[in-house]
Amino acid sequence: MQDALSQTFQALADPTRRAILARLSKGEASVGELAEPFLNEMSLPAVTKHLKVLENAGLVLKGRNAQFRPCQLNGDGLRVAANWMEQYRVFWEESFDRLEAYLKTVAAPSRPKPRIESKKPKGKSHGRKK
Amino acid sequence: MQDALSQTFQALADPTRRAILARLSKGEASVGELAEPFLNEMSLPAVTKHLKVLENAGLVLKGRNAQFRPCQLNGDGLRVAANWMEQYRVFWEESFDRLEAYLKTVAAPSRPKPRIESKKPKGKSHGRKK
DNA sequence: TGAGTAATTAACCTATCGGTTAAATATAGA
DNA sequence: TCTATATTTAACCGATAGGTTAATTACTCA
Repeated sequence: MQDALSQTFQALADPTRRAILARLSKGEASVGELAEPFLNEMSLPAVTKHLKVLENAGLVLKGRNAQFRPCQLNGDGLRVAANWMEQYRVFWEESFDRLEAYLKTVAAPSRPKPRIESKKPKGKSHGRKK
Repeated sequence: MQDALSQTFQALADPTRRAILARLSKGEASVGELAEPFLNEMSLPAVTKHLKVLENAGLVLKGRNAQFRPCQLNGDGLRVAANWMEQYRVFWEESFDRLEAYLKTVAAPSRPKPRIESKKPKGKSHGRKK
């Protein structure tokens, strides 16, 4: 995994790591605190490894306080990834417009009244629930 | 790779695949056209695989026209990833503010007057040379 | 100093990733 | 039908990702 951007996206491509980031978005936490919700599913060293991935990706900063390693979000990695994404904004917005327009044509004429909310109108998901 | 979001970030975590997306942002292209810039570095089947990853991640749509498979960007995957990132905007903007503020303290006092416009004033090495 | 807590490192295992070459499939057109 | 072009599939391979357990390091505090 050569470049920084690949490293950052790679780090984001794991649900455990994203959960750790979500936790950190609510405030600083030690390794043990971060690990706690996962200890049924995996060991502490596994979490340590995830944290190292996040740290190397510029997504987490780790400090030290006695035997604790307080972690916090690092905006740098997030910003780099977001900046890259930004160049494609026009594409995702345009396809969202198409989706919206489509939904309008489906929902429109006389409001067919969704009888039962069971059949999804199409597409693997992305369906606005109501 | 269970969930869609992980799949999408995983797909973005490769420079070849990002280059393919960049190419597609300039317009539709066939597999062969997409592969062409990489054929020194890798084989055609390798590119086919990358395209499948992008397709499965909801980042590319593949059609058919005779023996060609015209590809185009799929905004869906991009939108999903961007939406996820959005929740962290405050963090990357805040850390950017810190960076800006810091640069201001370094650059500030009497406007040192950029003598010659040769050395690029930035660079990934955030480190002030000199 | 020695016991207890927090976290990391080492060594190992398996599955997946990104690549290969060779063969197969899909389509057009003479 | 035969040939040429575009693309995919199959089978394989080495490296790495993500997990494990056991051992080690880093601290605090009595």
